[in-house]
Amino acid sequence: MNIHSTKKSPTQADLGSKRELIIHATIKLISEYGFHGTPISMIAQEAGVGAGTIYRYFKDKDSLVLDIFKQVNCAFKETLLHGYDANQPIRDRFLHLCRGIFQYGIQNPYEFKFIEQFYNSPYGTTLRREKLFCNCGDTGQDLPLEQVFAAGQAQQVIKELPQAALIALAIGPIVFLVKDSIAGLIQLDKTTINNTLAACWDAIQQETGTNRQPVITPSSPSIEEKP
Amino acid sequence: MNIHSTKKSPTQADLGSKRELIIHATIKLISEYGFHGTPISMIAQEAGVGAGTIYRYFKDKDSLVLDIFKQVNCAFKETLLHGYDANQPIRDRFLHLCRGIFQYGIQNPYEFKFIEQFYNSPYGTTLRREKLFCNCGDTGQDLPLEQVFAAGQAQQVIKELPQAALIALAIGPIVFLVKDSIAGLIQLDKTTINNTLAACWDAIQQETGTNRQPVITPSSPSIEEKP
DNA sequence: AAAGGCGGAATGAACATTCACTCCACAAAA
DNA sequence: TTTTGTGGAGTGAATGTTCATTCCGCCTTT
Repeated sequence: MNIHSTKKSPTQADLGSKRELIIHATIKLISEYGFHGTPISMIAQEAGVGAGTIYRYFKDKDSLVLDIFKQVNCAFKETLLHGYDANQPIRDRFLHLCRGIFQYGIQNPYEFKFIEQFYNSPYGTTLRREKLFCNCGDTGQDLPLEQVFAAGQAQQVIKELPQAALIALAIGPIVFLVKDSIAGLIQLDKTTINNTLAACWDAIQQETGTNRQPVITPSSPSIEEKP
Repeated sequence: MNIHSTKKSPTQADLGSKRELIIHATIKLISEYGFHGTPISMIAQEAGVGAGTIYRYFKDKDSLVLDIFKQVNCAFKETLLHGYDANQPIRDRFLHLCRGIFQYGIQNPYEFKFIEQFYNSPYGTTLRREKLFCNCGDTGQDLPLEQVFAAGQAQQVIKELPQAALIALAIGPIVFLVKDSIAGLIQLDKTTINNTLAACWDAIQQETGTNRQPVITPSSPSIEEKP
């Protein structure tokens, strides 16, 4: 129910709509204030339902968030796979997936930040550690991006770095930029997005030229010990 | 105070040490559970002090966190500047700063996550938007990394991307990797770090070769509208 | 003995969750 | 067609818990 809801008989259109209202309110508020920062009462108010109603659809606050995360995360993954063709060249597949993350983040800012929050929470970290990702159809096999990296390394097209480093190089900048965009700190135009995606590719691609510079500078201090 | 603290007379060495204990406990707990997820009582217990003692050193919970953030953020910036030489080549300066972030994150995981949490909180976002960063000596001028980018662009060494995009390309992967490292999901060795830093440079450097591929694929859908 | 740092019980506000109740759509009965 | 009965969605005040903050008596220091 929004402003001036004429409160007529909620017969048909509202069938199950309360659940959606609650879900959207939860995503919006938690994406901004975090799990502990958003009381149930605030969710109820934002959704325009009674506090008790939330407990008709979700066992408790934990499972409210967990259920929503699974749903949102699956939808996100499906979005990435939309139009994805595993037979295309490595670079095209890489750009498709990365562009998808960009698009999703810009078009679904609340969902994007919600997912981010969850992944960085103790719960999300535990989940990742246990490799118990959302079982939305996939059988626990590698994510498409990881397949792209593996195939690219086999073709000598992608650098010989650990998967985690490649993922960081690909996704890190995107997450960073999208967050700044959502926060209203920057305005992303299409050119910037395309050039940034190209730069992400430059980061992971295996160079063929011979003028590579060394990285290890003799003066750089050891990273092992505290000063 | 850790386990079995012999609780002898806290005469001399503890002068003002309560404050340090509180600060360390706060950083540790908030870096893991977030602001709203860590009660004062938990901080007091972790620090081994009474809850009331915290209010002898800090006005309330808000300023506890804000004061600590300012302190930690300044120390972090100073660490980055340690050994920094503005007369060195662009690439060396870039690598110095990025390596510094890596080192700091690995050596100070709690502080690193604490800073990250703060920057991503509504408070931190507001601060960034108002460009009211910690005034720890600097007169509000550009951060060193931004100077490096500006100078690099003037020398045609660094890509013509918005500052925000360059920062994302440089820092995004590092933050991403360090978080995974702190979470215990990966083990970072020196080679991986060096190669990842080199890859970050590849992302932002202006290429001289002519075999650059275009990015805009004709089939890529528009990013403006929802489907 | 006086002063003040300190711990932790005391306090009131805010929270998650429950529950007794209302309301309405529909169906059976009349 | 009208009346009555029923089940389940919806509600928000009530409940017990947890929180931030205060306060007071103890205990160290001087």
